[in-house]
Amino acid sequence: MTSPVLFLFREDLRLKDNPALRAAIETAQPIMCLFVLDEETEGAWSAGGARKWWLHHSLKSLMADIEEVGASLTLKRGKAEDVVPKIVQEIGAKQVFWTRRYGPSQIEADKTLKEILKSRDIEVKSFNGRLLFEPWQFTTKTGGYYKVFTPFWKNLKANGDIRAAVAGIRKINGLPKESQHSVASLALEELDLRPSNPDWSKGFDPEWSPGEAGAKDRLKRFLDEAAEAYKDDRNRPDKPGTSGLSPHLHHGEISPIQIWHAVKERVAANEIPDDQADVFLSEIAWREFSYVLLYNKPDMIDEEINPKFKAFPWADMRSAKPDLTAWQKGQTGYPIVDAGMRQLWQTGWMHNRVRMIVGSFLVKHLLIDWRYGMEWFWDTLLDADIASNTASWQWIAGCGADAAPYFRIFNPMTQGEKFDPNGDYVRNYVTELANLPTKYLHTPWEAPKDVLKAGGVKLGVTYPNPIVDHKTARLRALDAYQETK
DNA sequence: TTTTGAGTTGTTCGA
DNA sequence: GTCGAACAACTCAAA
Repeated sequence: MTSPVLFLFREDLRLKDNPALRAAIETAQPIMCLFVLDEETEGAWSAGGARKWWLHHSLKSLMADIEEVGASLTLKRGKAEDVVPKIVQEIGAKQVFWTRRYGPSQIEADKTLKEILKSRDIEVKSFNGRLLFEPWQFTTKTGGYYKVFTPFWKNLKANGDIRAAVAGIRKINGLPKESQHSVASLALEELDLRPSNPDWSKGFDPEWSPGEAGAKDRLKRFLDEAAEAYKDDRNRPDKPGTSGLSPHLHHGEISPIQIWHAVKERVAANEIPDDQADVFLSEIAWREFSYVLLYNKPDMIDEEINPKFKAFPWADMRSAKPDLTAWQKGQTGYPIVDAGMRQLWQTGWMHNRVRMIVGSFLVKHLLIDWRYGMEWFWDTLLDADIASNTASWQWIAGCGADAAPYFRIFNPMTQGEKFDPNGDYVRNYVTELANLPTKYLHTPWEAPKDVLKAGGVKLGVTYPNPIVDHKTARLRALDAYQETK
């Protein structure tokens, strides 16, 4: 007598090192693999435009991978609490397995679903397949959760026994089609995840390979080519110095466990210096830290962690709207800011150093509420992650846990000259400045008239004048922050 | 309970 | 050009 298991894929779109899937297989029961696109329950926090594009391709890849091991992926759309119990009943499943999620609305939704299923005598088993450790696992000696990164990181390194990756999957005993009764899968196209009218995703294709195989390649490339110089090169948007794993990691095409062990192996083989690897792994730990904050303080998704900032005099959006639009479109007149915002729009991703520069600019130079920045990133980033996105915006705004001191206001000229010294990054994305000499690339308004003319630049026509003066804006921001005292 | 040391990523100014 | 101090206090984590 068999009793099928229903496996729900969500933010764990992979077959390797997937503890929940592994456990489902170990029941030795036939498995039905299901993905439910549930935009209703997640509301404003459902996938933005860029992430939907990724999801489309990631699901396509996952479907092929699942078919290769002898099963299939059923696609549905609707509220999970309606769709899942119905399918459970139709196929006569006795167990449902999934990987845990940690966004406040996700926790709530999963709790509701679990209660519905339990009330019908269906067993639900959930697993950690997204994080190195559960967000409740590391506590301070006084019993609270960590609010400062460094002690958290030290504790993690000293006491964290990182589990081994679980065995890969060679075969899934898929529930035969005839046993799925009336449960028909939607076609991938019917989920309608790709943009049309206009299709703004053209720039994504050459940059990214969504899916488990793409994630594996990306990791290998990083370990082969960039990891050994990570410490310094990670700050250089003009170089391929970062891993670019964030969208893969967000969608669970690779786990932090796999990344951790892969890095450690290379260190053990003397292929990557320990200090370089340590800085990279600390970035993985930052992701964990963000989840610790989110789990313990779920209202951080739209409320300042530091309550003093609730009184901050943000710009009135009735008059600041043009500034926000200029920032979104990469038309602020500050080349490094504009390059970053255009990279985001074109490729669905922005270099981490530049994320800090554009974030600081929005919040401090323009005094625009960090939530507007967060929302824009949510819609445009392929790696938009509720924990990392909100924690990072609060960090740069100064209102977060362990945040940057308020007087730390990035100077877009200095940052550009320091981290894009030859101007390659700016030239790549702000093409109208490409023919300016490097000397004036980050400060075109300082270029002599003949230099501008020779470079084909007409300030205010082909490229905007700065929308705010740096010095004025800096002093204004320092003043505004006085209000939080 | 109190004390102590420390806290991702910066900028500006003046010597 | 280079260097160190100031920028503010405050909260956290551990002893």
